[in-house]
Amino acid sequence: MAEAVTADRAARSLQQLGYRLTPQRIMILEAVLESDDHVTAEELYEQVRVQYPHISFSTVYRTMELLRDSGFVTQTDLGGGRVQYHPVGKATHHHLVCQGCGSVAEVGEEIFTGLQQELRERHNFDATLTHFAIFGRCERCR
Amino acid sequence: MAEAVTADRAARSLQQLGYRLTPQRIMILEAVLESDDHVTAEELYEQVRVQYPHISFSTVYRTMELLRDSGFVTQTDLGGGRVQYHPVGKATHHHLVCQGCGSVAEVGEEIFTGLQQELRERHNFDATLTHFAIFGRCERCR
DNA sequence: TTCATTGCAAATAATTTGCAATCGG
DNA sequence: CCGATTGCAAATTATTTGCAATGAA
Repeated sequence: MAEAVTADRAARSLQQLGYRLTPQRIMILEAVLESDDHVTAEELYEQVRVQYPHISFSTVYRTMELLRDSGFVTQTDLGGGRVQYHPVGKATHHHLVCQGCGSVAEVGEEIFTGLQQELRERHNFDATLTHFAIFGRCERCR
Repeated sequence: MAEAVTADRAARSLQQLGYRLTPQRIMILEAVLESDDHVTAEELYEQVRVQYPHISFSTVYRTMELLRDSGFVTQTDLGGGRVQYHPVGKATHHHLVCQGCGSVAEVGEEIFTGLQQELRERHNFDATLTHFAIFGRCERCR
């Protein structure tokens, strides 16, 4: 029950960091935290626009930059021209993208535990392996 | 000595695939195969422009698409708004990008062997794990 | 000759930025 | 009140595309 960040808590933190709590920021914050998975700027824009049609893309982008720098979301660019935002503290999973048929399968984060351990032990590197896309060929396409 | 693809061999293969061998394609092909590592469209453009100032960006992009589809290069988008091209058959390595100090360390591909095997055995997925960037924190920044 | 390929210029598409108006603290 | 934040419109940047001219086979 105290695992993931709530919108309230995040909002308070932002305020303590010296940022102003505008309605736009709160709505964007709620939208991104509600998403169990990744969202794009466009999805956030559309979602917030339902309650607040006046919202602008610049505000979405600027707010996500702020949330990223404050550590509430991570930002991933897996190609395809759109950046993905992803709330921290939520269950992580990864994508297996087939370069043959384009299918996308999901796998849990335990896939990386071996790699992570090896990086830590042999390279003294503490890897943040959240939300990756792995390219290759699926069963059918091999 | 028969490990990496040479420009001549690749050119011949392209021809056999039914593509025309234009000087532009040959120059771009040589440029990308000469690079031990990744190159961007811009880098290829600049490099070819030295011998052939008339080259256009469209040709670079279209040629790289062709080389990618023919299997001579892989295309990776690690964010930052520029796609990276990378000749196949060259030694692969990966980057450990520290989110604290921005330092970049290199690690060999053997890092992924465990993961690759697991993906193959448990998920029937044949992963192409070439040229990755891994984010996290380096020794000093932890 | 003939059609694939090129170069140019214009089109896309995501993201960023300048600036005047607005509103949270 | 005052400066941080917003919305708009214009700018930026990488990449793509239409089309007429060109050149490889």
